[in-house]
Amino acid sequence: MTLRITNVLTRKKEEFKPIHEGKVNMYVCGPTVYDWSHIGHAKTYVAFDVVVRYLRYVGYDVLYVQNITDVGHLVGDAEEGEDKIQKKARTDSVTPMQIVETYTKGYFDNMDALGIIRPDISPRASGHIPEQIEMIEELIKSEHAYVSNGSVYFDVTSDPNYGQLSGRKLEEQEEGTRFEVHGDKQHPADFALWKKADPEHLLKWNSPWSLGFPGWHIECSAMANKYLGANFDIHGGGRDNIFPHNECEIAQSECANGEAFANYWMLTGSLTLEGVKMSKSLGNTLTVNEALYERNWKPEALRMFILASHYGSPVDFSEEAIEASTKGWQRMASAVNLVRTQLSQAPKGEASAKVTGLITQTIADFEEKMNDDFNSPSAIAVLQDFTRAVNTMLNSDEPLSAGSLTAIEQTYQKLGADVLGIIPQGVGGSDSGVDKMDGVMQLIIELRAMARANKDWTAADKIRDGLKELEIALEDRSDGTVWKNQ
RNA sequence: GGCGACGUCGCCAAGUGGUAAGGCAAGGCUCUGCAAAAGCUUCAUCACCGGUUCGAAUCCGGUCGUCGCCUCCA
Repeated sequence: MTLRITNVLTRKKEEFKPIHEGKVNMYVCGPTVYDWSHIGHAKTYVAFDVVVRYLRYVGYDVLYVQNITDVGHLVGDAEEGEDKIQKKARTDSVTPMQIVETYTKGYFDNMDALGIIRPDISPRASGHIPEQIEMIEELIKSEHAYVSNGSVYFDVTSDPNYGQLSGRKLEEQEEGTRFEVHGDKQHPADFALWKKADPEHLLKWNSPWSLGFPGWHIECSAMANKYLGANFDIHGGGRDNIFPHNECEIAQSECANGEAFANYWMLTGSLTLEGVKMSKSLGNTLTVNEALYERNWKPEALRMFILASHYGSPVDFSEEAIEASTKGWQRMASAVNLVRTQLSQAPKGEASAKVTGLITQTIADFEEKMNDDFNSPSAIAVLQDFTRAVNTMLNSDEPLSAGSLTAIEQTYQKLGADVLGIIPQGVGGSDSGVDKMDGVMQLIIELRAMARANKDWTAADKIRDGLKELEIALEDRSDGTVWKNQ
């Protein structure tokens, strides 16, 4: 069973063959930290989180690099316009580096909250100015770039492969109405490697050409090269950056390094909000903070929603869709909760053949789906089927042995928690203070059981209703009462 | 105008040649002090038209529609 990946570079689904046996070097374009992360970021980074988790699950040693863009880039590619970070700094009456610091922290906090495992290296663009300058010098020396008025531009006509990723041919682009030759450029499609700074520009560095700042694309080329080498396995990012950013990255890297850049390109589909892509100008952004702390959607449910579509497909975010995902997630999470609760009083014994068989089949199906270009929607469907079977056994008359319950719990842990990150730890469906909380709950459940034994329904219902207001649900089963966070 | 995706049940969404996964919603049933949860069960021929094929949601051509990118954006 081999892993297959849809390679945007070749437009084909290909068998994945790493450059070095057992090792995967991977780069994913990170965020520009000038504002709060929104759920579009969440979609992309949850998707790649699962890619990395699965690669590790099947045994690869993954080195995952994701940049932080903290160098001001112009709002437009043209000469005019203000850099986004500087603009935000001005609006908020703080310095650019404060903006960068605030939103870098915010980004990591948000991604942590979503259960995303941090990249192994999160290089900052501002910390790699020398590397970028070095690469630009190499491009000038090899005549792929030219200096013009203190700025440096990449000469797209010097790269016959320019357009290989996005499928945009230079000749066709020239006919486009929105393409104009600009100021210092020799060709309209040439892009900046280094820009000379205006006097009022705050984020600027010394270079051989001017006091200025690097172009938008060069940081990824320079940092990927530094940490992963010229040629590496996987490059990921959002589909919306395929042109010009990714295209330019390839051009710069391959011309500077003299060898192929990334072997596999994986691009995620964009997330839209009520059918429209989120953008500041339309005011239809939904931040991760709002989703998590104002709407109170569970991180696992958000991940479930994101993973319910294939990573390469666009996704439309709606209230209805997230509610549906949450319900679906709850059924699975409740089953895990019940398994963990029953584990404490389960009869001793090995896992039954029925359970072992079910688990073997589930794991095989799950891996088959994930091996097919990380098909998380189908993998989730496998877990849903597993959950139905588990619930049936949990509700049957013969209690499951400790061995069976442990095996089931471990399966959820391996597939649902380790790979997909949608199964919470501990009893009760919460991650923190679970032991003490469970002790308290057991006591309350016991007291209520006494009330029920006396047919004191008033007391029993008061306990249940009161807990419900605290968002704790009690479920009376024939074999006892189970609690869980809602 | 160019480049690229896509159009599958009320909603979300898998499926890329062999006769339609899964989730949500809805109806029926079981269990139950009540409730909740869970289980069982019912529910689509794949935008439209034409073609290739023994056979197509899946391939080809056309039509209509939606979205992304071509200026910063995951």
